[in-house]
This record gives sequence, C-alpha cells and structure tokens, in this order.
Amino acid sequence: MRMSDLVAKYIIEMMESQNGIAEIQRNELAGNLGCVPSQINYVITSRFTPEQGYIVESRRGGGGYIRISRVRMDRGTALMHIINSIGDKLDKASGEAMLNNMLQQQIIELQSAKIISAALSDRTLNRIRQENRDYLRADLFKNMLITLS
Amino acid sequence: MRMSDLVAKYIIEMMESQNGIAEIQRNELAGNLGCVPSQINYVITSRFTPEQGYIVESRRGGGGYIRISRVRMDRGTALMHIINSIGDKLDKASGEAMLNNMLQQQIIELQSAKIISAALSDRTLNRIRQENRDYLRADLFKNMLITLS
DNA sequence: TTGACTTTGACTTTCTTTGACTTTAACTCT
DNA sequence: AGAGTTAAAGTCAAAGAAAGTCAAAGTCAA
Repeated sequence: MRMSDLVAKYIIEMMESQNGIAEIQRNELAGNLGCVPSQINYVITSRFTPEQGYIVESRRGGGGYIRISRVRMDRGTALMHIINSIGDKLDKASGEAMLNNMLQQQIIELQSAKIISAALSDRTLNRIRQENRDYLRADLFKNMLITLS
Repeated sequence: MRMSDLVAKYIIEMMESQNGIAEIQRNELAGNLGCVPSQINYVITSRFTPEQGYIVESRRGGGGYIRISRVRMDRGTALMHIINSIGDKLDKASGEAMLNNMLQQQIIELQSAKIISAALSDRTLNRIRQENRDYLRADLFKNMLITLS
C-alpha cells in the first residue's frame, strides 16, 4: 500500500469516528506513519479538495493543527453543485474523485458510479483524440449526472 | 508459444487463482516474462476487452498497477450476448431499443438505463463529428454494459 | 505478397516521495 | 509591550516510480 493511501485512510477513519471532522497535527502524524511532513500536504491537496467535498482549515505555530471536514448537503443540492463545478473540461482523475465522493455521501449508487466511470475511461474513449477527450468527458459526465436528479 | 500468449496465460492463471481478479505491475511482469513493458499493453488491449468479458483499470506513478477482472457470468450471459451483438458501430435508435429490451427483461435498472441513454444521446456527443459518433457509441455502450455484470 | 497480428523501443504523462526553505503563531524574557 | 526563540504548518521543485502512446519494424499464414 502506498504511503499516500495510508495517510488518506488514517484521515478518513478519524473523520468517520468523529462525526465528519478529523483534526490532526501534521508533524506528529507524519512521525507516526513514517513519512515526511509534506507528504501530509500532498495527500490533502490531492485527495481532500473542496471539489471532493472537503473543507480544510489549519493553523501554524505552536499548537498548530490541520482540520479536515466533510461537507454535508442534500442530494439535489450536492448534485447541482457538482455539475456546476465542472466547466467544459474534465480529466479522468477528477471525475473519478468526484464519483468516489458522491459514493461516500451516498448521492449516487455504486452501479451508477461504475457505469459513469466506465464511460469516462481512456479505454472507452480510445478513438477520440487525446486533446479532445477531456471536453467530451465533461459533456458525458454532466449529461449522465443530470439523469440522477 | 508466442510472447503475447504467454502474457495472456499468465494473467488468466493469476485471475483463476484469485477469484476473477488479476492485479499486476506492468514493469515487473514484463521483467519476469522477458518482454518489453508495452507488450503488456498490447496483450491487454487485444485480449482483455469488454467483448471478451473483462474490465481493466490502472493507475500510474509510484505503486501503480493494472487490474484486470473477469465479469461473473450469472446474469452475465444475456449481457454478453448483447455486448457481442453490437459490432463497432451503434446508432442512437438501436441503442435505445436495446436498453428498452433490457429493461423489459430486467437485465438492467431504470436508473442505469437512463445514465447510459444520456451518454449515447446526440446532445452529449455534440462535439463529436457525426460520422464518428456511432463508433464512439458502440464503445461507450459496451464499456458501460460490461460493468453491470 | 499482402494484410493482419506481434514485437520493440523511444518518448510522454501521471502520480508519489522527499527535502530544503519560508511563513506564521505562541511563548518567554526582559 | 517588544524581541527573540521555538513550534508548528506551508510551498515548491526535483527526483523517482509507474503506466500509456505510437509508430516502425518484424512475422506469418492465406
């Protein structure tokens, strides 16, 4: 298992046991898990973005901390937010992240997520020229998501 | 025996011993079998397609992997028939008709059908040149359907 | 002897890890 | 209160670790 996955897992578990909020100390956590402190930042910026439904706050200096919380919304609102956040390009990784988040928040079912994920994959879009794929992905994603509301 | 057959054999054996899922590391496997890494890609794209009942996922970077899973064949049989009947082009109307059929036969759920239908629509595929749409539709349809198994 | 399938390798892209350096906040002495 | 010290967290770029792409060259059977 990758270091970054371990870190993410730790944070998610803490969040689950604490009502959607995880508060960590960067250096301490890095020490416990055996990685450099900036690894924690990497994980946070790559996996706990606002796009994925998280809010991150922090404070430096003595007694500093990083607090990560999951935002909760009703289905329709969340969906609209997501659709609106998309713009005209969407890369595979972001799409995947959004789907995962929607699964976590139970605004989509596993089966639906799988179908959408398949549609966005590079394998499926193989015949579309690379530079056009992300535009198509955005169109696909939005149009498929709309059917959920 | 050809190299590509060896690779395929290896993957299939791993899959059999592991409950239908083979997870490999491309470079490592290539090293073991004595071929170039891209040979693995070739084998995967030529022999582990949705038509043949496989789903392929992968990830780059440190700790990357390629995961190939065979779909289960319980309800899958009917599905595989459908997928194989598609060919490399699929027009909107035929896709719609197939979805309706599947709904009737309860091979698919309404929500899933809606998502797929949205993906195949001309609205969604707007930016793809007309003469290419039906090819893309076929790819989309097959790859989305295979996830249902 | 041509056309489909295979093999190969150079190059690209994506994701992760690491560490040096910066910034901010709290605490401790005058 | 202000200055210096210490204890955090933040930033960024380089290096590393995979996998993906593509096209040229090779093989083989019809």
